[in-house]
Amino acid sequence: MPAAQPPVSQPTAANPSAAALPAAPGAPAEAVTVRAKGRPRSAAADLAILDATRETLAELGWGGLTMGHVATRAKVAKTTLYRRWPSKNELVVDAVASLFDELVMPDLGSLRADIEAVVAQFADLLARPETQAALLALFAEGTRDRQLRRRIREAIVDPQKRLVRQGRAAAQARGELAPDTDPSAAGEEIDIIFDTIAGTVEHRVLVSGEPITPEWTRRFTSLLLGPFPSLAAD
Amino acid sequence: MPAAQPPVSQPTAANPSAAALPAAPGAPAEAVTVRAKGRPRSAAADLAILDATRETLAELGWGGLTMGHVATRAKVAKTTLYRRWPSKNELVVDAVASLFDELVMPDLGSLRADIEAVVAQFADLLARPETQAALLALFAEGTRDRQLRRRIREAIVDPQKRLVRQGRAAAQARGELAPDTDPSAAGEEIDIIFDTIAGTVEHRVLVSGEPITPEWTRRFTSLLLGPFPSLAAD
DNA sequence: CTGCTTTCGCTACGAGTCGTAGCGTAACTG
DNA sequence: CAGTTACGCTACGACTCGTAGCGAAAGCAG
Repeated sequence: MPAAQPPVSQPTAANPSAAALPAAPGAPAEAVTVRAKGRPRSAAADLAILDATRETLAELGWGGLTMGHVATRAKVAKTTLYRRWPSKNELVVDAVASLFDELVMPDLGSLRADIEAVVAQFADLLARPETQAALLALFAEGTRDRQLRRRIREAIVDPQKRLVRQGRAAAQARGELAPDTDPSAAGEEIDIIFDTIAGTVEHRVLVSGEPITPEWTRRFTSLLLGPFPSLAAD
Repeated sequence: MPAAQPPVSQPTAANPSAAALPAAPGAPAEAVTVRAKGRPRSAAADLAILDATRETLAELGWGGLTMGHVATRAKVAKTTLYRRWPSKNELVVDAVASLFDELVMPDLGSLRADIEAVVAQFADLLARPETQAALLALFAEGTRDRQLRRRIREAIVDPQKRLVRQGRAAAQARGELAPDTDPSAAGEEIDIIFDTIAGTVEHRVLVSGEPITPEWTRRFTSLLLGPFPSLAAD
């Protein structure tokens, strides 16, 4: 939840979750959008703030990102930021989440090709300075703040599991993978594959600091799909 | 390099890089050790500072770790900290690096058993609050600071690649893996396996926030060793 | 148009941290 | 002993944080 401490939370570009969560003290009931009574929040300000956040992230990194800086850059008062986001962490989650929406499952006709394509997309995303500056810092904050970790998962991580689901479904439709029998086992399998792909690519790029080449992608995909390299006979 | 801006760097518990591992302040050893002339640095202070760092990390997390706090806890002046470590980042690298030394390659008689054992050890290490608070935060800082990333790699990440090398060598001795032919290909294979294991376990524990169970470890190891789950025939 | 409500920009503030400087004292060497 | 270096302590300017208070602006209901 980006903000929602002031009297009445108004849904804006940054407050899509307002509907999902009550949060409005004066609001009558669950149902429809809370009818705004006073001056509505500027949607343009939301966009300007999120843009300014991404730009500052790219230029100065996580450490150089201050609320005052973002406010100045977005041509907005610092108090306006705090009216919408309780802290830097929540602001950056919203600013970065949209970047991950560009990932798509291409369905190229084979499981191997699909995996390699998604890995390449993810690698490109992780090569961007905004993403680099924000992602690990958010994850780090999330290890202490459970609420934040939940928000990160909901806004950034979990939505990408659809890629694994779609890829698996496509491979099953092609006959490359056996159809699911136990749904809970399928869920665990999706989790483990997701953690493996996301974790490995992140570690390669952000920790080891090595680039993701087509050759590396090919090797990694082989490790996933096939047996261990040079296993047993050879 | 932990410190070394003052006139002469004296090797202490926190300054092993001064020359391989002299460690003993009064021991001239073989090489070129700089002969200390004035009052030697207190090795006890180093230990107290590193202990205080780990304790504060465990209690207050990365955000709650301030130089003043550590100094107070270690019963040391704040200036003493800055005389040895230029910033929080370098201090934490040294404080955390030793925790990773406890990881060992057991050689249990099969590649699968060895992998599972190492994964379990790594999972235990990541479950500790000091490690959780520090690791991702350091990685995040490392994405902006190349020097720091290098230090993290040298002190924390790379030393653990020995586990992969030892495990591979043991498996080759057993005949489970084919012997190396191209040494550079072997190096890349070690890198990719390391990134995969470390990245996946980190993502599972620190991002997804799910525990590492024996069942999960078994599944993950199967994913590495065998073909994709429910691949092709079944 | 007129009030009502809420947001907006602005300024100011106390609290906390950072990293450094200066000083007198302690410890060790030759 | 003198020389050298580390130590503890205090103080400091610069910065960021998050909040409070104010008058003005922007929609909405009558």
